[in-house]
Amino acid sequence: MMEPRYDPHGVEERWQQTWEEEGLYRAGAGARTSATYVICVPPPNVTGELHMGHALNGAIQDTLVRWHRMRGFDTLWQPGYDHAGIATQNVVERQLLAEGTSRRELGREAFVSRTWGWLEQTGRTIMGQFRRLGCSLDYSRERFTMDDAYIDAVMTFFVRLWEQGWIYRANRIVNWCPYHQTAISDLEVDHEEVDDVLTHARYPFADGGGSITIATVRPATMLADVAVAVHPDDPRYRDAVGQEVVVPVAGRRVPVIADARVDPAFGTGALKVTPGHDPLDFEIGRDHGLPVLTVIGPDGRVTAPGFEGLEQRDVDERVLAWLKEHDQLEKRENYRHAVGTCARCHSRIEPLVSPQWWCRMDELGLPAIEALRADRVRFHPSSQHRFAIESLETAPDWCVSRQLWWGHQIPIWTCPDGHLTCAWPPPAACAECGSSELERDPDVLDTWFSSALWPFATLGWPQQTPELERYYPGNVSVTAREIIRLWENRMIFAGLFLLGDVPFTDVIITSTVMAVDGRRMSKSLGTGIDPLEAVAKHGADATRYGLLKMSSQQDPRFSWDKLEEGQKLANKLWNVARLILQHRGGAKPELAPQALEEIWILRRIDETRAEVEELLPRFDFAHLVESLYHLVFDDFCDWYAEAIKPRLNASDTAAAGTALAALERLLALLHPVMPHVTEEIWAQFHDSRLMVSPWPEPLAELDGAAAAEALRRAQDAAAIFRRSGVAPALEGDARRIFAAVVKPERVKANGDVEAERARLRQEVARAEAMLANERFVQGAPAAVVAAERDKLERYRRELEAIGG
RNA sequence: GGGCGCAUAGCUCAGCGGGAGAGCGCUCGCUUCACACGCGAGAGGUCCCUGGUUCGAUCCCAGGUGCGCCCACCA
Repeated sequence: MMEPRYDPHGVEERWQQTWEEEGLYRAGAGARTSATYVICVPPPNVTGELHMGHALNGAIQDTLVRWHRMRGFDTLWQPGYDHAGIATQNVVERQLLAEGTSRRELGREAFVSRTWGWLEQTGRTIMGQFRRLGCSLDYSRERFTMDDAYIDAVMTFFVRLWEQGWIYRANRIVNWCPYHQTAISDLEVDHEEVDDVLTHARYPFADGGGSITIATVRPATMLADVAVAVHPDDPRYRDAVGQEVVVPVAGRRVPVIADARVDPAFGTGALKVTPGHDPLDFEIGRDHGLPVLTVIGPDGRVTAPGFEGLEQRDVDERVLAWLKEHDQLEKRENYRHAVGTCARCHSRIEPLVSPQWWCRMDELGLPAIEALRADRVRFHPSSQHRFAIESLETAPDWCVSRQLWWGHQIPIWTCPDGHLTCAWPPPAACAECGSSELERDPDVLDTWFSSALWPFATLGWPQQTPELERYYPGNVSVTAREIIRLWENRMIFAGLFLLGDVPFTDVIITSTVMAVDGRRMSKSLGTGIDPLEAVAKHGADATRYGLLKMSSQQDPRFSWDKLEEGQKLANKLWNVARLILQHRGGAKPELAPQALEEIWILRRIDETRAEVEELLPRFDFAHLVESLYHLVFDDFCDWYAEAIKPRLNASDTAAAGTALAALERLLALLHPVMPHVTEEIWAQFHDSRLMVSPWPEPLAELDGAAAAEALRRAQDAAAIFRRSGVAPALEGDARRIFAAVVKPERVKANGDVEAERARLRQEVARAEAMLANERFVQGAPAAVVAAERDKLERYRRELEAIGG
């Protein structure tokens, strides 16, 4: 009935289907208490596919969820998708480009409709991939951030913020993506190193001779210069401050000003001030009351008179030619620096001044800062906790508007008189003058604005649903480092603002799984590994095991070895179960250990149970799987199974019954990590499902001292036998177990008695020397000294046993 | 530029004040009646460097070197 080699293929898919059909993935399945355990999956982009980060994330969450389900909690693991504003729009826009059209040609309504249509066909595939990992999400509760009910939540959030007076519109310099033609937040900007050229240009003084030399990588922006700034303490320019210089090409007279934000060490120490096209210059200009000139349009092309419609680099050339002609070009030098690019399309970011909607962060963030300081939410590892607090403390106001078409349109309407009405559902008339001619703001919200509501909008908020009552607040959020400020912090302050409570108590920041060579996993680099490929090779259980084993390191390299280790563990488990089940006869699982090795293994399993209960709340998954691995291989298979084999072969029903009981507990411990193989074995001798079986209770008092001593003697003897070829003299159970496990008559140890005696003599001498050292005996902790005495005794005894 | 972290066996990594460990790889021997995805035996290490604290340091502290990640408006 059971093959000698465990093949996860087919088995895993079968259980995934069975579990879901039997409703065991549903929230509350198997619950035996009213206590809840809730995790919301970080909603993947609706266009997304499973990558290694998702797989690790899923393995962690599922391990926690399955463990709590077995412990009787009412668990909810909430699945769903994010509409992912700019990311999704980007994909559809590229399709249109390939078809020779564009979203503008299509028009907004048709574009949005097309995006929906495309999603129906090809979107939302990733939950199917989570299924293949065995993730026990409640797939019947899938939510999407653009569901009608979810839209209500998003609009309500915005209106509440508006009512607080925290939403305002301001004309500021923002990161502008010329490809998508929208503002994006600082957090959506990547920095990429590029080779550039730094141009040094002379700006002559308007009165009298001389000039100031500035340095720039963007000569075209000279057309929008409104000042030259120097550091107030810079002796080189003390006399220049207050004078005027003439901007090249433009011929404009602009002041030389002093500002401490200028770095005297960079370039020439003199900065051309271009408030319209540089964030720092914008601030300096604002503080000095300078005008904002704009010479670049939303499409990235130049708009300055005489240069309309030209590419910036063409204007750069013209400006350079002008400088050369007028002998104002001092030099050009190669310069490597980081420039901002759009995280989606990698276009170079254009800092542009544009009207955007902002959300004030000062008051909104405060309760979240307090909650984190009071550890009402804890980030793991703790270094990330400090980072989260700092991020909230220094959070600038949140630019919530985007000039996109795919997303949640902002609920603000304008009447012909320019009054603003912010309301949801859509108002019939202007709140101020009653006009019914309302025009809705065309902008949509930042995609993270809706993500911030995920832990409760998925439960029906703003409606007071039973689910919301029952499952909010939740417990854990599992996510990647780079998303702390974008998402985790925002869920926390949104939850506190709207529901008065934090959405979860713990945030696990997972490590980033790197490629085998240590580089980042990336599709474009070809370094990515598809988790489904790993599952196809080694199975979902092994993939989960391997990922958890890697999870402790900060940036682990993906390692196929660890997956193979997991696969071997599954196979080992399968085979030792086969051994026990083959000899079970009519035995039923019965927890009535008699032989010392039975008491010993049950205690070892129970020790590991306690260890699991200590490690999982600390989210230490790597040590968890390591501990399980050694329990199975070293203790259960190498010692216990070998020790009872003679009795199993003799059809000893009591031995078989105890073995079944021990196997049950072992399977339960492994189930959260390796659900499929454990469920498959469980089904060989149960009608129930392991998945919803109770987590093992601590074992009642078993006098394990004699068992532990016998096993230790047998194990020590085995080590000596392997090294020396001489089996030390043993008595009673220790002797029996040693004989069953080590089989001296069969194993030809190629050891060397003399070498082993020498080794033991050396150990004895070392221990004796330490115990003779008064400073050690007095200075070291008593337990350490006692341990040393024990060792000395043991080495002496072992030495004697092999005739030393 | 700021923050966080890492340097231990050929590889990937545990350990972190008192005997240097695991998995894989390698060598040798076993198709032994659960498992060759196995069993047994072995080789392989100035625990990055320099100081300090300590009876004792791979482990704690300081400095150095080399990496990695996150964040950041040096034109």
